[in-house]
Amino acid sequence: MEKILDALKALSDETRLRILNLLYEKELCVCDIMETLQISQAKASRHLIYLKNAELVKDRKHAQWVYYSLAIDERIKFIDSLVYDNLRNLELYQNDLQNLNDWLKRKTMNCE
Amino acid sequence: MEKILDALKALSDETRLRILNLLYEKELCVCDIMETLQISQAKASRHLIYLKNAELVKDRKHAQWVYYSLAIDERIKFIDSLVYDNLRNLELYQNDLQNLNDWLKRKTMNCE
DNA sequence: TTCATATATTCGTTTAAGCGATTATATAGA
DNA sequence: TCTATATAATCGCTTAAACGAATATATGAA
Repeated sequence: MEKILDALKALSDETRLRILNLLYEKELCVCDIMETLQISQAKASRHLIYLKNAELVKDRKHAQWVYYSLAIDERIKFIDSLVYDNLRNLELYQNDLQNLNDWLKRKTMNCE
Repeated sequence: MEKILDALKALSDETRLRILNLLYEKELCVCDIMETLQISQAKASRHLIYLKNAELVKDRKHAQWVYYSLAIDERIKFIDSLVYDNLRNLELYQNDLQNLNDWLKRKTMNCE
């Protein structure tokens, strides 16, 4: 019911902010996130579920993978500002995006 | 150092959101806040100090009162959107503003 | 100096949430 | 069917933070 409060609680953890920053780029599976952020599988999964419960992200199963993507609606548009105007000015989040691209490139190469 | 994370942690509590909503109207002393929100003095003080440590508000002593006001800088502008576009659409926060005005009116009357 | 008021701090308790390590489940492919 | 991979869930532990109640501090006024 107190949707905004749930959203704000979900935003009050650095790992979840880093995950959201990645999902602002594109839909990703759990393993993309653990590889990019270099965190454990359990940690990635736990935080993604927390974000899902807060209705900030949604998931979609395909084969053995679970893909997560943003589920940000009108009511929480301030998160756009948080990500674009604040987080992405910080080195940590910039590096995460770089690492994401590197990882996705490596991943694609292995499939050719 | 991780200023944004501190700000977000400060925003992840309903009482502090209600206090911020009031401070978006004007500078207030602790007793204005406890009267308006009908919370204990200790609770009001504690949460104001939390907001101050997160650098979202600043304080100013005058006689026996401590006045708190916003200290929102450019970097955390997304909070403006949170308050104006989100919180203030919710009945709870609208009622708080009404109660604030009622309280300030009563307070002024007693001084005439 | 004494008292009342405003605010902050401390204490003890409770709850939420983070973590690593481990285990369970589901799916794909051999 | 058997095995490997991807993901989720559980366990035990630790820490942060919320609360009410009580106490301490500071200021102004009598």
